[in-house]
Amino acid sequence: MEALTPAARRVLDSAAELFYGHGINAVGVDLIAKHAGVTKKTLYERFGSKEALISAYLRERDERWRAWLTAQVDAAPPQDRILATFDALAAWMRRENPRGCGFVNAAAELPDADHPARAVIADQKHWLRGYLRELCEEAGASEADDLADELLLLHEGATVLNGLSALADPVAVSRRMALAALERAGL
Amino acid sequence: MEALTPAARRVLDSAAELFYGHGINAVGVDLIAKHAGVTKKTLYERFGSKEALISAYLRERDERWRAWLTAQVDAAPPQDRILATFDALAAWMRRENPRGCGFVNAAAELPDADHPARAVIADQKHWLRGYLRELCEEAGASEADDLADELLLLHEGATVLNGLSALADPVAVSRRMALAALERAGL
DNA sequence: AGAGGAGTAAACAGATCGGTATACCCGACC
DNA sequence: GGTCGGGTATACCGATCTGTTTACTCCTCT
Repeated sequence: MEALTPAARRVLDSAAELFYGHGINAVGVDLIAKHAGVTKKTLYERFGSKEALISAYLRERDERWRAWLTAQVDAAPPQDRILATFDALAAWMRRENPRGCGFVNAAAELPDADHPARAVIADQKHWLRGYLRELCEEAGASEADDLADELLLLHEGATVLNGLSALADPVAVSRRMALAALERAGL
Repeated sequence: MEALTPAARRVLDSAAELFYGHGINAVGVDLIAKHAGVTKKTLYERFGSKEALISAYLRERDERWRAWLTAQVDAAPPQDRILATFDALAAWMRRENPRGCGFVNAAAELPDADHPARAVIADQKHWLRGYLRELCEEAGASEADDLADELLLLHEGATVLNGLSALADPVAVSRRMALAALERAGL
């Protein structure tokens, strides 16, 4: 991660807060610049375009999530690592996800498959699936691929429902289904 | 459903196609009017505001989904009705959901909790959960509430992943997990 | 002492936003 | 044979959109 200038740092923080909180298309660069205490000139010098700023926002959100998830999993006892991903998700959502998955929300606003941010979104989901697969293999699952698919679906379901207040505690539901899936897989 | 004038019908159809395909905030009323072969005056006379048009779009999408789901479930043999909801979802998504759940996407773009369309979105999720709960009760589940939570989460997970092409066949994954959940509930 | 990077302030461009206004047309009903 | 609902066409409103430009200041590193 190439170090950002102080102004660029504030721009990216403001973009993250505003994009996630109000939606990408609902937030203009004028507002971001004003919120960051920066002129548009500085914003464009540092990031080049709104498109690139969106990508940077998603990339950094992904980095934060990965760091949080792996740290929580690493801190869990070996036999609990898979379930620990759901505890990590619950804690993350309490702090950072009142409006659902930032990547799913971004995808909803960026229908163009060629938009550079779409690659960041796809990356996020593929990384998570790969990570879950690794954890399944380490746990000795015989069908790690299938189990990883199931765990990913539980993660996504819980994340999206968390933003819709349709269920009281979606992560608890997904965690208990994950436990059942692990038992079914003989773990 | 109060009958729409022909022009209003075209407006609503155009709005549905454009809102779902490109995102709500990315589509202006000028574009909708042009796509429908209608002037903005007509659009505003029939719907009053973009806000109301968004609500009407979501309401009709919800109606179509409910009609489709209940018809498919009714056509299934009694012991297969719960799993039939996943088959109905699979068929629906093949035709109508290449970009994920229209309601989740709309929620991503409408952060304001007071927006009238938010009530339509909440309605859609609550109705589905209630419907799944009914099916669970009819099937004789002892813990219909918990089972309905799990099935709803599987539905949402499959729907959102379907729009992200992170898994090859998310509905198949959720259907197989639903089957496991039913077995675990003794059904 | 001087150069260059990082920043501010403010105006501008062309397009589009949601929404309104004026003026006209046509076919069905009474 | 008018009246009126539903519709068309076109122009306009102020605001906001992404992005650019010009002119200037401050700080740090050599």
